[in-house]
Amino acid sequence: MKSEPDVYSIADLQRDGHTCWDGVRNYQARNFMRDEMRLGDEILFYHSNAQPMGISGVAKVVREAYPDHTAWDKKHHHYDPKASPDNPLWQMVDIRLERIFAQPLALDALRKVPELKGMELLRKGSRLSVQPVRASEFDTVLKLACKKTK
DNA sequence: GCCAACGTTGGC
DNA sequence: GCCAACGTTGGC
Repeated sequence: MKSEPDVYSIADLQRDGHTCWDGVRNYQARNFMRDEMRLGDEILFYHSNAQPMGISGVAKVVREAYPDHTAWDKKHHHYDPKASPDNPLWQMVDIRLERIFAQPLALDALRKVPELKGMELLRKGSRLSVQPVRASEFDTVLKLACKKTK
């Protein structure tokens, strides 16, 4: 899952403990949350438009997809006139912080890792804010995070 | 700030 | 259903 730290950072998640991932307004990203994310699934938390850009930690799904009520809140930044309580349109999951990496794994460093060659995050033009990660990629990322701490 | 790579919208 | 115009994302 991607987030701009100016908007919501992993430090914010640490402060809050858990949060609802509202504001996703892309169908593909919504579908991944709705159809693929299950209770207990682990999430890589990515900082975009940041210094440094990269994976900053791990979170966990603590509630499966349910309607994103901010979609029909006129005052909300992510308001969508097509959404309503009867037709929620957009969904969100709740996540909880698991750990923050001692050193974030920078995007340019990740690009140099052969095992991550096929990772969606590293694909040119990849813009999905919620995207799948292969188990092997997840393991590789965790190993890199471990190595960096030493 | 630039711009490539998207996704969405709406006229036809 | 096509596609041009437009808006957004996000690395650089």
